[in-house]
Amino acid sequence: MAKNNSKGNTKDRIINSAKKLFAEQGYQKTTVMDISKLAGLSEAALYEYFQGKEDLLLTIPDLWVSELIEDLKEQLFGIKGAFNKLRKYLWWYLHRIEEAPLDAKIVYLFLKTNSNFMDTEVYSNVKILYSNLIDIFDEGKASGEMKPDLNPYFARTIFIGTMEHIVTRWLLKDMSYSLFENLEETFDLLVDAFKVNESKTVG
Amino acid sequence: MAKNNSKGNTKDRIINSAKKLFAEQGYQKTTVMDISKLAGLSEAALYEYFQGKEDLLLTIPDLWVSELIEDLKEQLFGIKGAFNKLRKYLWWYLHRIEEAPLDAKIVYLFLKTNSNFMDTEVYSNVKILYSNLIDIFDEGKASGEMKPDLNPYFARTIFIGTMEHIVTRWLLKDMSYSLFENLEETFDLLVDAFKVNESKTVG
DNA sequence: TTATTATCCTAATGCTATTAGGTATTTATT
DNA sequence: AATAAATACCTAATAGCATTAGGATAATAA
Repeated sequence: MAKNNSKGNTKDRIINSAKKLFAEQGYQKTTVMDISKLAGLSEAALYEYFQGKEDLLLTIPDLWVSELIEDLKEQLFGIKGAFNKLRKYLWWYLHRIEEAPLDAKIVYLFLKTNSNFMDTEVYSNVKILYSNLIDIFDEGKASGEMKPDLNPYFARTIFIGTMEHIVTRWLLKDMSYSLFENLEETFDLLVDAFKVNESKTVG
Repeated sequence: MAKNNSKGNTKDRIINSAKKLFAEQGYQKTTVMDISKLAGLSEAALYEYFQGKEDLLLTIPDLWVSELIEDLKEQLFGIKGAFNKLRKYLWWYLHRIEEAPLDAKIVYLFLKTNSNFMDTEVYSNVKILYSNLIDIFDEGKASGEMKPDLNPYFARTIFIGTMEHIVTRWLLKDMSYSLFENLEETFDLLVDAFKVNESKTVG
């Protein structure tokens, strides 16, 4: 009965409706009327909560990505060894994607295409999320697990590229299989790219 | 003065106008009027050549990707060794991207987002393009250059993921640097993921 | 009780993709 | 050369959609 409660619910209803429809039919094919109808209000009312359709697209995954940053720290806490951290990172990320496929679809398929993606809150948060990998590779070099001359930025390119490719393919194939299929083997290959090569001929 | 010539030119003019505007302003923000104005005709005339805006988006990169398939065979012809082929593949692909950044931008940023991308001619052609990598990895296993137990599909995931990540980042950063920056070092890392590990302890 | 604010509505407005219906000009047919 | 047919293009609808104007209702605060 409180005002806050009602307003909060309405905003959430709009977000969830938009999320569902964007993910199902795509951004372009979803109309503001679709969203407002599913949320149970008029089109005009929706504009009390969001500036418009594009604002909705940019706002939706905002919360999700912010949460990821918080969670990541906690997840890596206490794990010993760079490769163990790297593995945890991959498994954790794919698990979070699987948990929130609608958000993932919006970020991966609809947000990047938007011309001002680079000015987005989401983009800068993803950058933070990925910057943690640099620390992991640095740790790996320092501990002797990884190549002493490994460039962490190139390593990250390979790691993120592989990870995002796995996710994008999964999304395009309508999430019809498990993200963890063959993950073990693929990770093992990545390890070989980064790990110190014991048999290297010196000289 | 011939009809064919004139018609051919008009169609090309439309394609080039659309390509330019889509790449510059994005698909959504480009109007059919923008395109037809730049091509020098009325909106209605454009519909004599294309079914509509979306048809234009799907058709534009079609020709480009078809050409890629033809070219790839030729480029790999005569190259000895799986790693040499793999290297050529990467350098060749990025070179083609750099040559046709407008097509690349449309494929990478605007086409995938389209809900029926998977039914596209472009998609099936890209699949063909990428299937060549399987042959390369198989060759590498057979020749002893690569790990005998290498799964070519997992290897391809890593290779394409890395490649597409490099391209996507370049496009999002407005092609402001060379695609070949640091390519050598990144490729070397990939090689270590695939190549046979001489020092493997047996047993 | 009165002013204010929150929540929502119906009915414009204006932009944009697409179509209808036509004209002129080139090409083909007799 | 005269007529039919097709080509290439146009102006002027039409219809859909995002967004805004201008309230109405009801809860809250003064």
